[in-house]
Amino acid sequence: MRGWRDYNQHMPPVVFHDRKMQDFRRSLLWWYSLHARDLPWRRTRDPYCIWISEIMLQQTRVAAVVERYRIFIADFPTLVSLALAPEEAVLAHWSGLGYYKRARLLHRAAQFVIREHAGALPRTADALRQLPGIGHYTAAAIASIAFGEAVAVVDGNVERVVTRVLGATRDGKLPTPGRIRSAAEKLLAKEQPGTFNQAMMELGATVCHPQWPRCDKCPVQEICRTQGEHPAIPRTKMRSRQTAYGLVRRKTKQRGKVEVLLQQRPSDATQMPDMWELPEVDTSVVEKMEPVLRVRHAITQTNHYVGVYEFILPTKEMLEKHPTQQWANAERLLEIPLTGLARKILMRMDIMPRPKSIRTGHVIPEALDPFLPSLDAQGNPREDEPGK
DNA sequence: TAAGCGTGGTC
DNA sequence: TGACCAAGCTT
Repeated sequence: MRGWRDYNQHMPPVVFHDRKMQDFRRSLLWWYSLHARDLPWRRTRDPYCIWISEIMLQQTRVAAVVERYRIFIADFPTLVSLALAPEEAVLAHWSGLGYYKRARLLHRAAQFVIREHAGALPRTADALRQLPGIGHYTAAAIASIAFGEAVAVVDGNVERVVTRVLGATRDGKLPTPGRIRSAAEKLLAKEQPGTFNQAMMELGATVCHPQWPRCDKCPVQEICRTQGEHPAIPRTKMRSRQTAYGLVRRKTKQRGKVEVLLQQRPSDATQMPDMWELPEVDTSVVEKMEPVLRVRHAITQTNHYVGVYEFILPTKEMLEKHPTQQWANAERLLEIPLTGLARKILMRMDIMPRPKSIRTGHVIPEALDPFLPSLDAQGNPREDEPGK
């Protein structure tokens, strides 16, 4: 539960009349038309591309997604291309984004759509909800944005915006999830649900900020009951931990290719199963060594303060501890499902190529160019698009 | 129902 | 350095 929900605001209940809701919609949509960020998935109406963006955006900041989305779409431009790709390739594209199960479920869902829906993404929230990795939010987002269905999305942003706009009930209780959902549904601009939903989320992300609401910039300030009041955030217990990883490089005799020693995490690991990483070494082993790199790496509730230590040869510990080790060609590291930490280290050490489309010579898909006609799931130009 | 799943920017 | 938390879903 989010901390600000616990706040007791002693405000009278607010009743939204039709007139007030109409004002809200109009103000919000006008504001959005002026202030919407130019994001790559807003330049397409291809349901497949919108689906990819929504999965990537789950619990992930827009800034982290933008470039990864571009590369993903460039390398898997259609639902079919995704379904046919090996899971490993999909995971490699997800490296550093976190929540890797999203990528596995996305891949499975693409194959499911090919098998059960003849390759066309379902067009309603209810049907989309049946796909792996698609819950209430994502189903509503795809259905409204890509297919124009009048369903409201309720994500963290909408929840916060609606809670603040409504204010607390007479006895000081904040709106329940059910009340928030029903308010969002009533508020929804039925004639352009996709735009309205994105506008609500945009407002939450850029103006109705959790900690520093910028009410002076808010298009619905006059309608808002609380003027962005918010509680003190309760602290979570964050831990920090020192860890050490070994970097072992070698040059092959032929052509002087650089290779790096990697190991694969066990399939039954709770975090990042089957992903590849640098060998972890005991901190006692590196006590007297100077790290070649220090990085902070946050995983859930732990800040890892990581030292990277270079070894000329694999240590006995490295060789004995893990069965699945491999020398990886540095030039092909983008093709390997690396953990975020391994990726970060190999990037900062300039061992890995810069991230870019992993396939070369690929035609930039229409997702990047608003002037090209959008395509449906089969790759045909769409004519039955809902209005924007 | 609530815990578990990743990460990076930022304060 | 420690802490917050973002366009959630699955089990």
